[in-house]
Amino acid sequence: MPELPEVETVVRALRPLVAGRTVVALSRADAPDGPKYAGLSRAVGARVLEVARRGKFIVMPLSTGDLVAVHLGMTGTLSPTKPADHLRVRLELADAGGARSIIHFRDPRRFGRFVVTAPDDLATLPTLAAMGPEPLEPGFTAGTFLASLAARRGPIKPLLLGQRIVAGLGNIYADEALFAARIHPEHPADRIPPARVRALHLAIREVLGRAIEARGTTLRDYRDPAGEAGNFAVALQAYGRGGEPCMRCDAVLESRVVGQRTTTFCPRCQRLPRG
DNA sequence: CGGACAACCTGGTTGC
DNA sequence: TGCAACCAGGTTGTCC
Repeated sequence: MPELPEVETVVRALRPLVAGRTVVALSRADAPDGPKYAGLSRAVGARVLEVARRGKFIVMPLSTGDLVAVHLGMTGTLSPTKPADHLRVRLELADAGGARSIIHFRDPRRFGRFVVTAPDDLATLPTLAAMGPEPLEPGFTAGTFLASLAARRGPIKPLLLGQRIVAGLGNIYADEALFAARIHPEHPADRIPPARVRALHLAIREVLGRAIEARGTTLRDYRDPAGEAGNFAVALQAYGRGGEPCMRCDAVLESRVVGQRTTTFCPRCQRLPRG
């Protein structure tokens, strides 16, 4: 599933294909009208200033002041190659010389979004509007992370998935970061010792950084715009390994549902406080 | 406001 | 082999 490292990989591949070009057409294909594909016609005639990422959103500011926001959901892909099925949106571009190209948004499960909107009107994208700090940028410090967690009750993992405290984590990298920091996914956020919070702050950046270097994790569906799979699946130590031995201590990894998500952790390395 | 949780959607896997 | 049940899960919307 596309989380921060996968989206970052897509953005880097897309940038030279899209940035600086003019939108000739932007339209729905096999997709119903609705908020998931809102405002597409607003982009026609505009120049794409840049291709950026905010959390798991791909954000493309336009010369008109509007922005294109794309979320890949769980199965979305962007590619110059025309897909055989599930084509939802077609983005037609022209370069400075007038040469045309097309980016195709394919999304079998339709969890993705492709919208054009004014940057101060993100009512249809509340998660983007309230996005927390980018974990790989200087604004994400151990101090601000500690303060954010101290202000919240409840188990740590759903907070990591919420995008408000830190941007870009999904189920895979949340499990991996908690495993690396040796924190139980249900540990109350405001009761994690500061040294452990600092370990988690480091682990989040470390695992995301390594995953970007590996061009993301492909379990089944994820592909970059060239159709290439990511290489990080072999490096996963917790996610998807329930019932298998812990790579640190050999205990059997446990899977349970936390915050409606399947969660895997080591019951020996990642302990809850008493009570 | 935050937290809890159902809904969205399709393809792959599992179980009988 | 066929087919139904189940599962994956990021975000939004609804409810309290």
